[in-house]
Amino acid sequence: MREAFVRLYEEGLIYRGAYIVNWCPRCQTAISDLEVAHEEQQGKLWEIRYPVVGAAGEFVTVATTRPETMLGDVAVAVHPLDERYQKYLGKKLRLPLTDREIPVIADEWVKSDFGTGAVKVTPAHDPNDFEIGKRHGLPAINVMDETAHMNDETGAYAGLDRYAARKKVLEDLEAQGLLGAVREHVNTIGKCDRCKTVVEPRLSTQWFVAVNKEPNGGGASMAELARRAVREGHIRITPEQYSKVYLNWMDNLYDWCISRQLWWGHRIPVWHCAACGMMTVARQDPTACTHCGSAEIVQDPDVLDTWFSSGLLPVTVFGWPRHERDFDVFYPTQLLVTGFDILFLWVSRMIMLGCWFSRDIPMADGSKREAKDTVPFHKVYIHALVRDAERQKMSKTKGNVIDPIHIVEHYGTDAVRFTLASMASPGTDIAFSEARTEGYRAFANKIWNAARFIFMNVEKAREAGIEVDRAALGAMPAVADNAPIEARWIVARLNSEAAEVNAALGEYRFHEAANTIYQFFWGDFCDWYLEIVKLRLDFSEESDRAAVKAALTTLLQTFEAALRLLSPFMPFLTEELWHAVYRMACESEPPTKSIALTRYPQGAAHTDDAADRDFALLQELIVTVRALRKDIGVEEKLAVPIRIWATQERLSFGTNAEIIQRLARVTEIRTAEALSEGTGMRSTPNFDVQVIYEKTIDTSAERERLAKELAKQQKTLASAEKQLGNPAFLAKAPAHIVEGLRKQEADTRLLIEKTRKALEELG
RNA sequence: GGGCGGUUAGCUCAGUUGGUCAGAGCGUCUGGUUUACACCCAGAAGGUCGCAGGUUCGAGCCCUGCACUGCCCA
Repeated sequence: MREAFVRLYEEGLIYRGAYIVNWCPRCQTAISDLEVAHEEQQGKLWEIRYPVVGAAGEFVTVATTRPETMLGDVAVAVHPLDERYQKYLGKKLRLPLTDREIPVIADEWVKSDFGTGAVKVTPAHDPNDFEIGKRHGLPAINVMDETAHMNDETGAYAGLDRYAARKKVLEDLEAQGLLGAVREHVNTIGKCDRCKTVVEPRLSTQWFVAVNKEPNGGGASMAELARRAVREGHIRITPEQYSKVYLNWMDNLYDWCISRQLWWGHRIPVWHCAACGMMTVARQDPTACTHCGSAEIVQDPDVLDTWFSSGLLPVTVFGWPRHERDFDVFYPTQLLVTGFDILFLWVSRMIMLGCWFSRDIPMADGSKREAKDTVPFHKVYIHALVRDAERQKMSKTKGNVIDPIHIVEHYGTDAVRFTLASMASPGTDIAFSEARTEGYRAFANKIWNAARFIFMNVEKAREAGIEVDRAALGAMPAVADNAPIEARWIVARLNSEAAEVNAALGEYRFHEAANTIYQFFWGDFCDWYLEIVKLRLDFSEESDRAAVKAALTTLLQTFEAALRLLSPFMPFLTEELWHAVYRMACESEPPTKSIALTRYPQGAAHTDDAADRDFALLQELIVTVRALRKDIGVEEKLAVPIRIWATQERLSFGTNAEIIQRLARVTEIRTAEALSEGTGMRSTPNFDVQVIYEKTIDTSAERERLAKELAKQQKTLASAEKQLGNPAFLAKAPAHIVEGLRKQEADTRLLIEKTRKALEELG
C-alpha cells in the first residue's frame, strides 16, 4: 500500500488539494462519488431578494433550495446573455442577514430558465458554485463545521444545525421582507451510502488520484490503460453489456478522492513539517523532514479509502511489491466472479491499479510484459443479483430481506442452490421465487426416491446372486449394440445432455445447464428409463441372468454418472447418494473422498443416433395411445388392444411390445396393412394407431377435435406452400431449411388426408 | 439530463449468431392408492411474443419511433 501510494505520488498522480467533496456530517469524513446515493425528494425553491447597493428599492431575486448556505455567498451569477440582468452586471448587492457586499457576475453555466435566472454563488458548499468561484477568482467561505452546524463565520447563526439555520434564515428574511415566492420543487439530494445522512458538499483538503493524467515520465493515464484493457479484449466481461457500462463510466471518470477522516484504515504515508510546512512522502516512517531536517513532523491524520488497498489486491496477493514466483505463475488470473454493484467500486480499481503496477514487471522468461499480460484477470463474470419476489432490491430499511437461512431450512440447501442456478440467466436479476424453490425441492425428493428404487433393486439382485462390478462405475457407461433400446437410448441421452451441460457451463449459462440436467433426470431418466427398466429387473429363477445383470449395470452406471453431472448444482444430496451407490451396489468405499473430486462427465453428441430415433418413435406411439385412450374414455386401469399401421420398416414395435404394453396399458398389439375403418384412431406422419375399445365413443367431441386438428394442419400446409411457392425463398434460403419445409409439407398433406378420412368415417 | 436493460401462456421466467422455436416450472382442468416417489403419474386447455412502422425470401430475435417499467450514473 505504501509502495503504491509513494510511487503514484512520485509519478505525479497523487496530489493534495482543497476541493468540494461529499462530506458525511455523521461519519465526519469525506466520501467518494460512488459512496453517495442520489435520491429525489420533494423540496422547496425559495426566492430571496438581494438589495442592489446604491439603488434603493431595487433587488436581484435569486432562487435557491438551500437558503442557509446564503451566508457563504460570494456573488450572484446570471447568464451573460440574460437581458433582464444586464444592467446589474458589475454592480454590488447587499447580502441579507450579513454586512457583506457581493458582486453580480456573468457565467455561461447559469440556466436563465431555471428559477429567476439569477443564482447565488456559494463556492464552499456546492460543486458547481466552486467551479464558478474558481473561474471568477472568488473566495470560498465555509459556513459549516464538520458536523454540519453553522460555524463562527455566520454570526448569530453559529452553532445551529443546518436545518435549524435554514428555518431561522427564512424567518429572518421574512421579517425583513426579503423573502419572495416559495415554490414546490423536486430536487435530488445525496445520502451517505453507509448511514443515509444527507451529504453536505464541503470544501476541504483531501488526497486525490489523478486518474486521467499522464505520469511524470509520460505515457497513458491509469484510466486509459484500464479502458484499453477492456476495449482491446484483454479483459472480457460477461454479460457483454457490462463492457459498455464499464467503458461509459471510465470515460466520465473524475479524480478519485482517496482520503478519509476515519480512525481506522491505512494511514496516509505523508508527514507534515511544523517547521517548514513541507510534506515528506515516504515508504519508511521518517524521523525528520526531508526538506529542512526538522524533527517536528506529524503524520497526516487521514486514512485511505478502503478501495484503494482493495484495488491493489490483484498484485499484493502474489507478493507485490516484492517480485515472487507466484506472480510469474498466476498473474494474470483467469476469472473474477462478482455482482454488478461492485463493478465500479472494486473491479474498475483492480483493473486500474493492476494494469498500472504490473506493467513494468517482466514476464517469467524475462521478456517485456505486454498489455494483455498486465490485466489482473482475463474474464469477469457479472452474476445476477437476487431481488425479492416483487423485484425490489433487498434492503434492511425496507424490511424486504429474504433470510437465506430461513429459506434453506424450509426448502433445503440444494433446492435453493438449484433455484438460483436455474434462474441465473445472464444479464437479468433474479426475483426470488418460492414457487420455483418448492419445485426444485420436489426435484431433490425425486432423485432421492429414484435412488431408493435403485438400491431396493440392488438388494433384490444380491439376494438372487447378481452383483454389479465395481469397475463398471465411475466412467461414462458403454452398452452393447444388441442391448435393449432403453439402455442404448439412456446412455446416448446421458452423453448428449452431459455435452450440453458442459457447453452451457463454458459460456456461463448456468440456467441452461441446470435446466438440461433437470430435464434429463426427471424427464428422461425417471419418467421413461426407470419405468422401462422395471421390465428387465426380473430376479426370478427363469430370467436371463446375464441380461438382468447388464440392465442393472447400465442403471447404476447411468445413475452414478448423472449424480456427478448434478453434483455442482446439488452438492449435498449427490454427495450422500454417490457414497451410497458404492456402498449399496459394491459394498465398498468410493474411489475418492468426495464426489467433488471426481471427473466431471464430458459426454458427446450423437453417440447412438439410431437409438435416439427409434426411441423417439416409441415415445411418440406411447404418448399417442395414452392421449387416445383418454379421449375415447378408456378407464385408466383398463388395458386394451391396439392396432398399428406403420409406414416405416424401422418401427420395431414388435420387439418392443413389452414396453408399449406396460407404458401405454396395452394388452395386445395387432398390425395391419392398411387404414381400417372404425373409430378411436390417431395418425402421425410415421404411423396410424387405433385403440380397440367396445364402448361407444363421444363422436361429436371426436369430430370437434378432428376439425380443430384439420384446421391447424391446413394452416401449416398453407404457410409451407406459400413459402415453397416463393422463388425468392427457394433461391435464397439454405438447402436444409428448404428440405425441412418440403418434408413438413409432405407430412402435413398426408395427415390432412388421414384426418379427412377419419372425419368422413365419423359421418 | 446521460447510459443500460426489461415488456413472451393466469403467475415466475427461458428462448446464444434471423429459418425445425413459440417453450419450462408453478397454477388451472380431467383421470389415476401401476410394490421409488401424491413433494407422484398420465392427459388437456391456455400466447396476434407491449404498440406502430421498416429491413428481409423469412422477424419473438435486426432497425426506427412510441408507451409502460426497472436499474446505473450525474
